[in-house]
Amino acid sequence: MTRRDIFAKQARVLKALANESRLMIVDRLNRGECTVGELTELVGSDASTVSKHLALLRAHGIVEDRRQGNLVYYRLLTPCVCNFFTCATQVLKERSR
Amino acid sequence: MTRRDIFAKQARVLKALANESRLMIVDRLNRGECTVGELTELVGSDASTVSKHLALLRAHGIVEDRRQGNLVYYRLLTPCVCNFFTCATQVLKERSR
DNA sequence: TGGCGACTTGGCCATATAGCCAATAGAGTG
DNA sequence: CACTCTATTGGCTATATGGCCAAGTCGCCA
Repeated sequence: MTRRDIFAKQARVLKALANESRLMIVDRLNRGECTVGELTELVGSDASTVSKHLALLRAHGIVEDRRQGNLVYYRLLTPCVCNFFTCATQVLKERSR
Repeated sequence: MTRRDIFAKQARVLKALANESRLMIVDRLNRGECTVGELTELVGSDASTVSKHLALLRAHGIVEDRRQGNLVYYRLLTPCVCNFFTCATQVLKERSR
């Protein structure tokens, strides 16, 4: 695996997070698991859209789901992604100087 | 500024980093400032493409440039973005489990 | 001032993304 | 089984992205 491949993979992970709706989802999940329904209401997009966001996060190993009855619960698998919030904030601060 | 606005802004920062070429650039700059020429060679894309990547990073307050003679040097303004590498790696590890 | 090297900007094209609506799938319940 | 509720998948469209080529800008030095 070349150095370049690693950057490509890391870029895909970042891309998976680089979306307003998905950040909202991650932020919510960081405070505990919850259902797709709750996330849908939070995000305010169509349920299908939210479902696709979740599928994408799952495909990247960022979240995990479990079905209980007819509800599906999602939870954060790699909480370290929340460091991104801190850094993104730092960058925003820097820009406004 | 609503909570949602903040997520939108943070998403834009992440997006600015979510690209293989730009990650290569950031990684290189993390080891010290350098010229556009060197970055162009490193990335292996057209000079114009690299220039646009740099403009984007600059617009987001991630890098800064200074001209010296007819060379332009770029340097990292917010080194914390390099934490992303660590976390992205963690996510990749998680996915491969 | 004319030319050259180093970057940047404008224009264009192919692909990827995020959204919605409609249709489908799964689990529980009458 | 029929029906409902929850979530996912398929299909479509509009917009954004990243790449290259060509043209323009900026500083230096004949």
